Amino acid sequence: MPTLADVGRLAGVSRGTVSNVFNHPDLVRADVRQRVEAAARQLGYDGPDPRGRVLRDGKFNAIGFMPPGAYAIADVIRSPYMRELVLGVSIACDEAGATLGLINGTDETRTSAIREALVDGFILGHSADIDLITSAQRRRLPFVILESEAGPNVNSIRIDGRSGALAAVRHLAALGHRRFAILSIRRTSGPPIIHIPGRGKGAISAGFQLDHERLLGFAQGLAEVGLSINDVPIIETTPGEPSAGAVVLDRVPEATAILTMSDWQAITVLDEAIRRGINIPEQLSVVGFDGTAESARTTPPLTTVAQDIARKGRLAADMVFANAAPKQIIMPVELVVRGSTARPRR
Amino acid sequence: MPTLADVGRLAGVSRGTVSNVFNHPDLVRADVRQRVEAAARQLGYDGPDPRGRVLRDGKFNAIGFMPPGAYAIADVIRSPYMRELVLGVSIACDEAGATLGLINGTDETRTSAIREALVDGFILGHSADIDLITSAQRRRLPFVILESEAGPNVNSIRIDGRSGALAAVRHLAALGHRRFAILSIRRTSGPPIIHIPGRGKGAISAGFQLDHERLLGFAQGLAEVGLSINDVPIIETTPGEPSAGAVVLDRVPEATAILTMSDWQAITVLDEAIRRGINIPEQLSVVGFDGTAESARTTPPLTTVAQDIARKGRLAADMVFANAAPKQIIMPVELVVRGSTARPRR
DNA sequence: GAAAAAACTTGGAGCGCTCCAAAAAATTGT
DNA sequence: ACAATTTTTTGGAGCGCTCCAAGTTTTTTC
Repeated sequence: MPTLADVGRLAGVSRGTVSNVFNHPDLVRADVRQRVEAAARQLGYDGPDPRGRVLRDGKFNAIGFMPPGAYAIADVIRSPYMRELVLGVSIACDEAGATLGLINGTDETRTSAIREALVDGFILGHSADIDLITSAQRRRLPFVILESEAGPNVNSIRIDGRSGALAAVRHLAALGHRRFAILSIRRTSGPPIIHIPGRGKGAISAGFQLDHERLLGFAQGLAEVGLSINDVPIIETTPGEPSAGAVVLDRVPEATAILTMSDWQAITVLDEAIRRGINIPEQLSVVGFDGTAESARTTPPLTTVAQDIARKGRLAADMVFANAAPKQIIMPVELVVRGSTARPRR
Repeated sequence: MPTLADVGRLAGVSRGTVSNVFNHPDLVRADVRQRVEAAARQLGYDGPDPRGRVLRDGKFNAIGFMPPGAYAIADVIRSPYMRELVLGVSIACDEAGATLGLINGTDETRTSAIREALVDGFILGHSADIDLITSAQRRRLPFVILESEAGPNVNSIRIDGRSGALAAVRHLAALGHRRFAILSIRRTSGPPIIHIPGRGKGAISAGFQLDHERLLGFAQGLAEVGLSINDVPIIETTPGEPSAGAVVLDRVPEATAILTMSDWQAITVLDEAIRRGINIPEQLSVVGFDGTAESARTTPPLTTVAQDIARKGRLAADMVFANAAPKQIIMPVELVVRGSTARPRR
């Protein structure tokens, strides 16, 4: 491949002038410019190689999105939540004229993927993994962590999960519900983990990582009507687990209301209820979490704790582009009451 | 920022050895390795800077997706069709461990975006733009064009649009339809263009660019029942035009069947029909194109010419990764008959 | 214990570019 | 016509890395 120098040689000018022809044409006299352009054409030179520029300038004109934990980048497109998040990021990229890189990384390669990503900054999907954060900091590029606090020196954005969870419980409690089940998120891979108080499995204690906050909200709401979260069955399922609904209906048939941590989980409950002939909301109330577009289209439409997901993505990308002093943003959530919740049957 | 050389100096070894410690640790004696690692830690050196590697090796470990014409990268996430396509691409990237770059480019910056994209190859969304193709060829990287032929030296993948269109017309004709309208795609921006034979607007002639093939299929099917496409009203709307349905219902109220070039267009017809109290399929049959996931979920579910969109994306990415001799692939389509078509009312 | 073999380390070359201060050329003013 | 000014062009420096052939050290073999 020809280089700047080759073109310069043919046109009888220096490398610097050829560079200017492509990057600052106004600095070059018209006749010289034309000579250089002719030489470039003759050699099939199509402009400066970006690799050289990247080394010299250190800029990639790209930001990276690294999906959370066990997500492949295909899952970013598949998951309604991730997709909406990335939509927000991509809007910011469009405005900035930057490329959006979806960074690939398995559990083992994630830290090296961060070390090597060809980006000017990045967004880490929901991830409390301290190694990743350390890696990110070492890279000395602007980055933002989503749904995970990492101290005052790290950009982070998360929703006010506690308030959202509290609002969900209050809504159900006000309707008269007293028998609950909780679908929580399992952060390691594997089958659903079942915590059923007083049935040999022992009460839950802690270790719910990221989702702790939502549990706190649930606990507070339950306490307000005299219940303890320690007496509520909790089932943890991985984010994409399709059997979540079936497991909760099997294991906690007496519940009149199911609290979840994602619309996806709630939708599995809806689907399974239809399969079993359980009417929602007459026989069972279900509350989702996130307010994805999907949640409005289910039958019945889902009552859910909505957040502005796309806006979160936008804000994250804007923080990366701004590259300013670290900020921690907590975004509000809003309980959207739709058709999946009602008074419990007498 | 410290470099390989700094670490080498501190550890008392050469650059090459430090590089080996990070890239080929097995080649380095254990005690030396530890000394180097200690030095790196002390200096806060976190591994070789990818910029240097990129210049040296010329590899980015990434492929780029450049959306068609007037699409911003956010539209790639928004459009069900593009999203499914990119899903296929992302699956291939996951397997290859590569980053997927969504390349940003307005009409003016698209060629330079291609020239500068930090990727090892790319996929050009539907685009017949000759300049873009020339740009892509100059880059001398593997690339694939979607839904656009560019000769035997260029990788391309497209569906057999003509057969699909033919199948759609035959289906409707077999049901007894004889009064058609066609929703075609306008490839420039602007309001719908309306071609209504014998009403002053003149019959259509040509210039339907990319969509010509589907029109050929429609024409053939119409000819089989003694009709000429020159007598069928054709309305061209831009890909995201929300009024497509309204325009066709306004301008061709006598049609009993509407042929479209995308599920999106068909869905606008469905929506507008509901608004006007027109029953589908009893009063009006509608056929979509593409078979997006959405098309199965409308009310009624859409009869559509389905293609395997995700597979197309996968194939495209695989061709880029393979970097083999240019191929032109034509993918089959399949008419999926669902609820939006029926016999016309007597 | 010396020679042969194996294991490890070195440093030069080169990847292609852009910035910048200084030099050269062209233009302006008197 | 020459000095002063403005416009253009130059080429050195340096970005950080990896490969590789050659050199050095260590281990093995007899």
